[in-house]
Amino acid sequence: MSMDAVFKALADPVRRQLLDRLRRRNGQTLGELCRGQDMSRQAVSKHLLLLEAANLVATQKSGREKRHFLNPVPIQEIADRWIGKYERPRLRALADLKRKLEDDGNP
Amino acid sequence: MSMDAVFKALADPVRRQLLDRLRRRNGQTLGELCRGQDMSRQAVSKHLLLLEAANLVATQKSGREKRHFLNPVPIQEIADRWIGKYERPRLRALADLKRKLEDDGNP
DNA sequence: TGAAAATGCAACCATAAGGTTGCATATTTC
DNA sequence: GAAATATGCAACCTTATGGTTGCATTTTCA
Repeated sequence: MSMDAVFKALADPVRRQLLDRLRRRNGQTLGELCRGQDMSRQAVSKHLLLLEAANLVATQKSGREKRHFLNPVPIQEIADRWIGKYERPRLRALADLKRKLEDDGNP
Repeated sequence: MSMDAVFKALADPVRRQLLDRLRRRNGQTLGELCRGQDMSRQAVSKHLLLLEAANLVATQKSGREKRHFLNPVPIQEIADRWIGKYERPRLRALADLKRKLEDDGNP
């Protein structure tokens, strides 16, 4: 699984908002997700395709509609595998940072 | 604080790698961070400037050198404020997803 | 059946992003 | 003081990204 695709997908505020909307109500169609979004349907559709490619959204066609379902697993994996790495050095890095910034006054 | 700048900064694999290297050894200079990076010094410098703008890296000039220090706080805040939101709907979304995918066999 | 609705496809455009190069500016060091 | 080192600045280039538009396709429903 491509972690990079997930990070790239999360980089855009429109896509993060789409995930938020799916989090609030799962299974929305493209049309529904377009409402309130100040851009063309095609633009929204492209964003959703990127989210699909990153495996953050799964879709299912139902008749002429396409339903979108949130897949929170990749986000959780980022939290576990990547952000977790930064928990340990947090205190140490903060101490370093504080010391360096205090040294700014007397270089 | 601009959450968007942080997401954008994390979107590039080079920048994530730079953060990793600072996590392993904090306070490295630009020159050090350039070693092993297959691109020009200017390219690396630009990436570091972006990380600075996102407040993920703090710098301090020491003589003719520029030292870079990791600031893990924004990453932690993303974990807390943003990724946390996806923990709750995780089980529910997974159940939805499973059900939908199983329905795929008989549409 | 035929119009309306929901989506897909593809070309196109403007801007942003990532990278390079050349030169300028400090700071050591000999 | 002159050469070497470490970095900064700015112009430039290529490609990726985000967006639009027009038209095709599929499904629904009167």
